[in-house]
Amino acid sequence: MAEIPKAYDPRNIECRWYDYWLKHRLFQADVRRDRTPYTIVIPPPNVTGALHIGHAYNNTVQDIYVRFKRMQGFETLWSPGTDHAGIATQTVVERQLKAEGKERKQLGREAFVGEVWKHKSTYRDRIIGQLQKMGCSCDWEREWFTMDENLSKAVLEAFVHFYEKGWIYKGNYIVNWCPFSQSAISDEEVVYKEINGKLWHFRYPVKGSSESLVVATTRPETMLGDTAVAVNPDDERYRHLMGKTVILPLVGREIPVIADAYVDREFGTGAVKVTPSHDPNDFLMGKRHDLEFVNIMNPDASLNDNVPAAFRGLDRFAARRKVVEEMERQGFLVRIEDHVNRVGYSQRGNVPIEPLVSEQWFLKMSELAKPALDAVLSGKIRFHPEKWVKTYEHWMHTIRDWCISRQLWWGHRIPAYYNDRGEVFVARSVEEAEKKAGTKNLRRDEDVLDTWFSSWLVPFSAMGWPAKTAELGYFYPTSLLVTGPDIIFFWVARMIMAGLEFTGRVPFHAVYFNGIVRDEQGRKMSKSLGNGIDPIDVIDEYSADALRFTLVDLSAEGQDINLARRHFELGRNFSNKVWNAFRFLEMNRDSIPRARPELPPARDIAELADLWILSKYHRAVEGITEGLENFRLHEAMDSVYRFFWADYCDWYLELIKDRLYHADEASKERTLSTALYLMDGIVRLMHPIVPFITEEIWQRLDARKDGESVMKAPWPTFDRTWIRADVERQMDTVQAVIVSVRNIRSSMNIPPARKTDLILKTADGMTRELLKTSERYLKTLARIEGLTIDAEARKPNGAASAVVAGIEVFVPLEGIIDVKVERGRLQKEIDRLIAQIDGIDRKLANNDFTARAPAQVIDKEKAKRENFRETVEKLKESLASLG
RNA sequence: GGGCGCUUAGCUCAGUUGGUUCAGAGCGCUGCCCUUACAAGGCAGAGGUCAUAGGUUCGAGCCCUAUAGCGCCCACCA
Repeated sequence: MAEIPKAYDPRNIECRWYDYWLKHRLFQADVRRDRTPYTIVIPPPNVTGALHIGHAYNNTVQDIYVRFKRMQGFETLWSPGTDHAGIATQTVVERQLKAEGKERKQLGREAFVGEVWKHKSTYRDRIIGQLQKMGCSCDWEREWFTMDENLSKAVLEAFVHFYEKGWIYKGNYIVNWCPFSQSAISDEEVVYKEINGKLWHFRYPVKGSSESLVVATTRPETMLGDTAVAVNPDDERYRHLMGKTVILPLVGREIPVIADAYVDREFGTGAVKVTPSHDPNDFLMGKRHDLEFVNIMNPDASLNDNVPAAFRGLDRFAARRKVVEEMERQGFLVRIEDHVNRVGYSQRGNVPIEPLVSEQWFLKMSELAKPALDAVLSGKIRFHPEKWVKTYEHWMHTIRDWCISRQLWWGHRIPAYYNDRGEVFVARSVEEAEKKAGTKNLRRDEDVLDTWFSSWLVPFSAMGWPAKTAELGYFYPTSLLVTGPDIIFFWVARMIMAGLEFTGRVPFHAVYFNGIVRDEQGRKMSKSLGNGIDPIDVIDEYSADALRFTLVDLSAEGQDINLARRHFELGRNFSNKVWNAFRFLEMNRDSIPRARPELPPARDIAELADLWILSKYHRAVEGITEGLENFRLHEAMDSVYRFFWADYCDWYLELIKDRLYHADEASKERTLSTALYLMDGIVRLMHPIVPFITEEIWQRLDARKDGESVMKAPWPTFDRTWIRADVERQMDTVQAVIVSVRNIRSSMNIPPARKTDLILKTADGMTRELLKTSERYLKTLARIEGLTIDAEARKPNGAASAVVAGIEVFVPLEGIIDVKVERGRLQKEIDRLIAQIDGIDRKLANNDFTARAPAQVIDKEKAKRENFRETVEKLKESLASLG
């Protein structure tokens, strides 16, 4: 067996099996009416950049489910794809070009988009390569991209559909403007940061009076666009000024003092400057009071010609300084306070957004939200963990119309055409638009659609919609969506809306929200913090299996995971353990070549260890299966992990060694076959989590034909008839005896090579039988030479002792026993038991307890106390006999 | 201002129908061991009044209330 390396080396193994799976098209799903489909559509990674550890986690979870269901016999499709990620990708490419000294606008639209396609192609390859390295079993023959021809067709269809329904409209509204991208963005793309800023107090003189009105603002530069000052209608302090006019400093504009309930009397001075073109609330006030709208900004957030000459062309931050400076110089600055406020930043541009009024396309959401909310509340779609239902519900209730147009070049261009009178025609194609307009002289809208306007269609557009394909009929609705809770609004909610609107069905039956991967201090991983972990680095250092194992091990249902690099050692150690367990079997197969893993074992086996391990095995089968079905990945893994390591390796393999080495040929063969059978089951149970090592071992366990794979091996089925509580109890007893002897040996410093005798005393005949049949186990695992089992045994002089499960354990150690240590051991155990007995005494003395607790519970307590008392008596005798 | 989550061994965290050692795992730590699968390992240990204060209950890590600390999400407070 020299050719099987002692330490598991995953390097060549992982690539080799992935190629094998690809070669034999094992990830491929087909429309097969004789099977039940199981479908997952990937949350398409952005072609912005490479995948990070969060993606690794998300995709590991998906792969686990896909592999699990495939083994259960479902026709399983994992549909992979990538997202063009409009603003994000455009921003990245634009930054790159800038670094090369090139400007987007110089290049022009066509050339720039060409650059983005190149970038897309590079990162698509990289992303797919990463997914493959992680072992993802996606059906690559069905890979899609959100700007593919068909997915674009779907976008067109959806847009036209809503337009014709009257739900898509165009209008001048205040939007979140990203000065970096120079585009509108949706509310969801704004991230708020707490900023330590200032609150400036400005004095606006009242016209025809010596009085002034003091307003407070966090954005002084916007005062150049003020067209009113507002106070609360019930505010007595300002009653006399309502309806009057103030003179806007620096500008000289005469603006009204209006009364509006929006104004909070308590905040600042209770008077608010109103800038309808540059603040969402002021915008609404402007509408209510029919105020003048003065836009003072260019698309890059510098000031335009609507401000006094001195400020024109200034960047907004320079303008802020200059306004404050001028106001102070002219005596209009009253005071400055420190103030913490929330500033909206553009998620992609990472600059403060500028609310401004512009003409944009919107989608009306209220009608879409209703059925989508209902689908989740009624349980047609189940969220795991369930807590996210509340978040979802809240958003759905407060939903606002969706600004879907973007002033970008990278994306699906809006299918709206204008004639020279400015009339708009929405159509699926230029030809259709020309027909509608009755002219060929049309100009297409320059804007593109929000990225999510394509991704929200993906569950069905990836399957051919709007065409009625066979795939769509078979694989849709999908079974499960695995995604992060951070995109519940961006994506999950919208997919539900689109699914119901366009297919009349929910897009998925269940959603598993995986937690977010954070660093050790619980911070989100990010480039700027430099705390990210590259999954490929982890794979190179530890293997893909180790990566996957560790991620799942750390993930309780939907909880965020705090990850440090060293945690991946866990996965590596695990692989090594699995490998060596397998190696052990292989080594024995050299001398027992006829042993085979095929079985299952005969029902009439009498060997305690075998009955016991089979019982434990079936518990593990149940545990992992239930865990996966209920989205409790950590529990699922824990049950198979513990079974494998603690039961199979630590006990079972040790228990059978004696048989493997010393029994007759038939027993040897039976024994090894059972061990191999279990290994085969273990490997199948673990396969969804650690696909590579399990394939390697499964292939070596038996002669396999080319094209066979553990991927398609049936998932072990839980069989309750193998569960034997009686056998488990018996084994518990045997183990307890062994542990107690080891404990004695350890505390007396007896080296492993030195064997001792063992005397076991118990009055219980059944137990004596059990111990007798377990003689070999005791001898091997407790390193025993001579074994005596007797109801009337006497403790020899100079023996160490213990009492477990009612059995008195004596280890004769005359001459080497350390009496002081032994006394300490016994006394400690006596103290522990007496404390327990005291606790039970108190309980039983409580009349409320004896009166109200179920008889069963009371009996148990009594039995426990009796047991403890007897044990204490025996221990005391032993203690006394030490002299 | 609302909503959600977290607080359990030195560290990272498990623990859903409240009652069998339920007080656990991994890492770290202590002692022994290269025992013919595995030192990336084995065996045996040490270590926690389950954040705090009340409450419900015969009985609470688990249910309820409040408090503190940490984190996240949402909201128009200039």
